[in-house]
Amino acid sequence: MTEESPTFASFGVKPEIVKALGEAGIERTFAIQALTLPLAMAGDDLIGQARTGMGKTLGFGVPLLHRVEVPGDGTPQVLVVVPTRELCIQVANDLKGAGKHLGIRTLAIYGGRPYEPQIEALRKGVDVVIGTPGRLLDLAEQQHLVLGKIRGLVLDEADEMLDLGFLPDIERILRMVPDERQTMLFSATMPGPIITLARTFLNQPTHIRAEENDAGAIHERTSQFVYRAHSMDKTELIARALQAEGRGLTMIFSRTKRTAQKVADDLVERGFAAAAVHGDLGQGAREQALRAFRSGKVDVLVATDVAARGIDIDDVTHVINYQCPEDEKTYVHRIGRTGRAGRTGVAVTLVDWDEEARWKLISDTLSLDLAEPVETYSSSPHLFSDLGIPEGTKGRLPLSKRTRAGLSAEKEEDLGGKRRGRRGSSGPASPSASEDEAPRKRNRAPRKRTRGGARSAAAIEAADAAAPASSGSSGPDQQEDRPRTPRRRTRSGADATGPATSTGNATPATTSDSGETGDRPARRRRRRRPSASDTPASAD
DNA sequence: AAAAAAG
Repeated sequence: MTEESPTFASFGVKPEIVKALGEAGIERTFAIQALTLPLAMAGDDLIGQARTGMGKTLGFGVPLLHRVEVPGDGTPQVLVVVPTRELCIQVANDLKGAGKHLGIRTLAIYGGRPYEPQIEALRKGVDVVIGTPGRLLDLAEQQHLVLGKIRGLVLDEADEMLDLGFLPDIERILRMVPDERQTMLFSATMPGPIITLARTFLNQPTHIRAEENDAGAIHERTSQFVYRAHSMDKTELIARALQAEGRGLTMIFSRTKRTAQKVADDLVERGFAAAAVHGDLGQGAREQALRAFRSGKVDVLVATDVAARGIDIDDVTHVINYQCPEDEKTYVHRIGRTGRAGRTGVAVTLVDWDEEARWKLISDTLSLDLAEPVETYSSSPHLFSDLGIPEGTKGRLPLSKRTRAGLSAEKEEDLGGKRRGRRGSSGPASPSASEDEAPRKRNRAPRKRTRGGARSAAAIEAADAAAPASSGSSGPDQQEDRPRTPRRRTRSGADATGPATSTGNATPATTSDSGETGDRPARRRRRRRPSASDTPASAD
């Protein structure tokens, strides 16, 4: 366990990509990456599942970039479809960074923004496209986006993309790309029914699961708590919690857009540097809020589930569920915004009377037993320290009692004025979004990650389905949001994956099973076939 | 029922 995970270079990744990753402080692979690279680079279809914040983006991004023909003819060669605009921007930036030394042109295609820039970029030529369903279909129908040469397709947050709301659009997109293509699905959560559905359009896919963890994929690194906020003033409760020592960036999730805005406004009024992000805001405001949060200008982000998946921001130390999430998948993704890449995090779910049933369902499904918190990381900040809970009791008392008792008590006396400030943030900040990125852009600092998780176990299963391979072309890049690419991670061997990674255990992920995987000879045939330009995707 | 996603 102390050994370090294999490097990207050891998988035969192109030097230009290795160099770009290195510049971002990334050298070694995470478990999902080590497990995915061999198969993905060979052109196999696959379903990749790993816990949140464990590198899934590069897990499919590197193989995808690897098979882009450079220079291409300007026709998109690979496509990544994501559920939200902000995630689209983020993934595009990550891939843009990883492919910069190859001269790969990357473009983010999403709604809420003018058509022209995107159309113009396509006109000039694009190799890699990352997009949200609506705008992708829109531009494709207008003939501005040509999907006829897509040789690699990825559905990020796959279970969400194949859910009722998105399925129709995804099916249409699938009908527009060549049958002969490589298709990969990634997500931290992958319900059985979704996998079954996926097999209908995947070609003998291998199911790769780093750190097996059926129910969800929750990091042991994140301390989870449930707080029975029955009939309590949740905003007041949170206002206090936000004053916790050592708190870094904090994300607060609500179930509705209205509530998200309201909570953000209330917190701003109380003097917190908070911003809101939800679908009722203009795209500019959404991106501005996220940038402000990323840069630290605002350290409290109140969001709807638009920000529950994929958003990768360093330094998010706390996630507070102002309202109980809809289901267990949403719960897993929401709290997955913290405790990323080897860091620790704290997740607190406030449960009101009318949410008890839903919470029980989530709790049971994920086998959570938060009434008796698993463990407390002395090194991680604790919201509860400001809720009147004795330090040493955090992990033992029945949450419902201790918290309520202590809280209500103080609540009445202290409640009066609104205090402000909390640790770092300064006074009142702009409400929704303020400017943004002035402060630190942490992107740079290449931190290096040490371990990855090659070693973790992986459950590989094969499945099958029908499907293709593909071919493609190339294009420019895009901009927006956060600069940073991958993130750093520190920590040495064993814990890289986290103490919990234990799950990994023995399975030799990488090769062993994956290789030929007992099942079928998946990889062989599928590779792309004859396209005029075909290049060896897997060549190297 | 809610959110997101084209406008």
